[in-house]
Amino acid sequence: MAGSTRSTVGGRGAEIQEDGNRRADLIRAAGHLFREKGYEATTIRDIAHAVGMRSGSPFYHFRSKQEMLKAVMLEGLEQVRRALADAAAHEGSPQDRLRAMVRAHLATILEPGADFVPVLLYEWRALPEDMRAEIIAVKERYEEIWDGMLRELKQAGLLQDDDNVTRLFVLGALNWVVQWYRRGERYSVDEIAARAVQFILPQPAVPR
Amino acid sequence: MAGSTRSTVGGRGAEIQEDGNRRADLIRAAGHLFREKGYEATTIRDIAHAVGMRSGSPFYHFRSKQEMLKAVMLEGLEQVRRALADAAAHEGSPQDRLRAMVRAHLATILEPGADFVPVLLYEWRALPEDMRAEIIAVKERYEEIWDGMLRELKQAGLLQDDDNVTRLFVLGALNWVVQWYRRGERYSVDEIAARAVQFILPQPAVPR
DNA sequence: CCTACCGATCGGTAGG
DNA sequence: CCTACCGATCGGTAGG
Repeated sequence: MAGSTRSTVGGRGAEIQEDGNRRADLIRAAGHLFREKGYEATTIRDIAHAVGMRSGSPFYHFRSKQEMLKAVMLEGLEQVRRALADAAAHEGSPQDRLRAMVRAHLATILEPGADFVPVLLYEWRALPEDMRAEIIAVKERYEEIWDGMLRELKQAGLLQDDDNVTRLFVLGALNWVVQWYRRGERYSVDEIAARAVQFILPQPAVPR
Repeated sequence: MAGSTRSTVGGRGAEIQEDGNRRADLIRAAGHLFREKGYEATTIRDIAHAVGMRSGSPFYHFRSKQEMLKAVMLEGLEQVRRALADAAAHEGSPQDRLRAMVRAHLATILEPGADFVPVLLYEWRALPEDMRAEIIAVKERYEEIWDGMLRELKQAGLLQDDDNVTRLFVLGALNWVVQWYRRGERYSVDEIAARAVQFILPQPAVPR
């Protein structure tokens, strides 16, 4: 039930509609503003204005402000999930693939324009109970990817535990980066990824 | 500049004012609501009502809603700082003292009624630029405690790095717990603290 | 600390 | 997708 049906607007004439982009435009603008100012502090008028619409028009594309939030979050979740799945499919040692996953995860919250995932992470409260279910369903597919990786690392003797708590510690350390990372300052995303892997894995190569 | 001067209200008569509690009451109620619903979604009326006041009355104690937020955050910061300093002053091995610090930190974000620190962590955006300076000053004194501990752990050969990035990873893992921990479910705060220490320190005791 | 109130803004809708 | 608009709410204030 993601994309609601789009009907011909005017009904008349042969105007080719470059439609569909408008909805995406709104999601992008909403994501950006939600991230910057927070959901509650962002106005429908802000969003409309950001894409050159008038205040009432976003409601042609979305039933409510909450639906816009849901769309932003689903977009973000789908984005990390895909990036993470790609990284997990890399070839190489478990460490290499962990590093690829960490880098992919960090990229989706730190790269310029990467607004969806941070919104997903920090605007839960604003989402009405019934909409959370849809998000949670997708979120589980995302967590499975991590769990697979952790299991592998443990089997390789590189990790002590591979349960939920471990995953939550790992994701906490990674998600928190969004709070302190400033682009162009000191560290690159790659450097932080490398450090994170080092932090997660006890002693990559101890002489024993 | 914390507690603004309290002047006699009526000016007349010998009414002994049990004042001062009211301000604290407001801070507590605001903290709770800010945590639960977020700063923007919380109304001055909500806060007033929570302590049995009418809508205009909180402004007798605070100049603005933002001042209330600042008060909540300062309260939270002072609270963790103190708890952490106490824990750091414990006696015992570095591991023991780390565990005490982790437990103290988690307690101030997870225990019932512990609303201030989560607000501090997640409502930054709502605080106007000029008020942040005051918070940051106190925050640095808090970070120093962690840095001292990390330095010690590194010297004891229990940690690979003791720089800012490491501290931020540690705090990220800990602060994220507030997102997933539900009281009375599966793990106790102490258990999570123990697991966190295990996660932070690579192999507490490997036979080598 | 209450009463009464204001100006501004906000999400959303009707009707085209 | 625009115009015009509504009801509700919100932070804050005056005046006691």
